[in-house]
Amino acid sequence: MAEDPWLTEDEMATWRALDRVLTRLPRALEAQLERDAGLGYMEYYVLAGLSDQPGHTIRISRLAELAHCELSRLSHLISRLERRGLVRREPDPDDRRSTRAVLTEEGYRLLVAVAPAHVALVRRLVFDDLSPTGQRTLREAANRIVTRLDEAGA
Amino acid sequence: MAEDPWLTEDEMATWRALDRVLTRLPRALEAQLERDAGLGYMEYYVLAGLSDQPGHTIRISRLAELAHCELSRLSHLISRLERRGLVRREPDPDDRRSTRAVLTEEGYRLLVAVAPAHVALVRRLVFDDLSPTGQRTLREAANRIVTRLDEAGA
DNA sequence: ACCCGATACGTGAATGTTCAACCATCGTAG
DNA sequence: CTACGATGGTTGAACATTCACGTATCGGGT
Repeated sequence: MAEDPWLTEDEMATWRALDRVLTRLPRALEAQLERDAGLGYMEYYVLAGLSDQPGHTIRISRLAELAHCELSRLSHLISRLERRGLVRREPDPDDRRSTRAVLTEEGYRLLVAVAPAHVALVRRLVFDDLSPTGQRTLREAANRIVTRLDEAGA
Repeated sequence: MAEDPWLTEDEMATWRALDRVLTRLPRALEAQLERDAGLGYMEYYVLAGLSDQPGHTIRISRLAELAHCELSRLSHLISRLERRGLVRREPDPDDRRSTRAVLTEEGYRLLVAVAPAHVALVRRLVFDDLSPTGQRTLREAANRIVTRLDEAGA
């Protein structure tokens, strides 16, 4: 931390804009999911992640990696989804420490029902009026930040 | 919602990258603030917001607007900061419904102590290795998204 | 065969956030 | 001046997340 830490005027403006996106965009997306399906942001992406897996099944610890979510949180979250019948647990035959989460029919139907509106909102908030060049630059910037996060071990 | 809602391959990749930034960057910044000062992300920005005001004082409802934070949450949050002696409440002489939050000396000292490391982390995660052009494009994209959020009333 | 650290969860208490009331004050239309 | 809706803020219960710990299993080394 020896070097001058302060941001330039330009960087400050960029950071303020990015910070507002960071705090408000997830809130806006979550609000819609909550209204339409009673799902939180993380809950939606857990269901979506499950639906991408073969057999709509995945080991819980693997799911935690994909979602960058702690095991404990995921365990509570899956318990909630299980109470609502959207997911069920199943012992993993290959490793008896392990538990697999399986998307139920009902969970899949809910996901299919709510996904279009969610994607449409993402399109409206993020991609409408974003040029191909702008999009490519945004993706590169985001990927660079993710790389830094990985390096920092977050 | 009549139009085709799905994202193209490219948009999907961009969204995945942005989503990871959305979920992991605030977590990383908060983790550092928590370690160094026992402060959450929102608590830090509330203290920082206060230190920008003349007299280190601001009406609570005004602070809620700036932080895009609900009054109830802010009220609880300020109560916590008050218990730790970082902030105090003060009746507003101009409007007796209103309460003003004032940054204490101790709160200001904590903020000054923790800010450099926080800013340095922002610099490392976001700005190092981001070209001036890339930064400008990122800022424009972020501002466009904020505009959409405002339009959507979020 | 046995021990020991690592891995994969589950659980309960503590903490933080949201939601739905509530009260006091303000501005204003009648 | 008074009644009434709007504004500013607090509070407590419900819910979600984090933290610390407990349990069971696995994969070696010896």
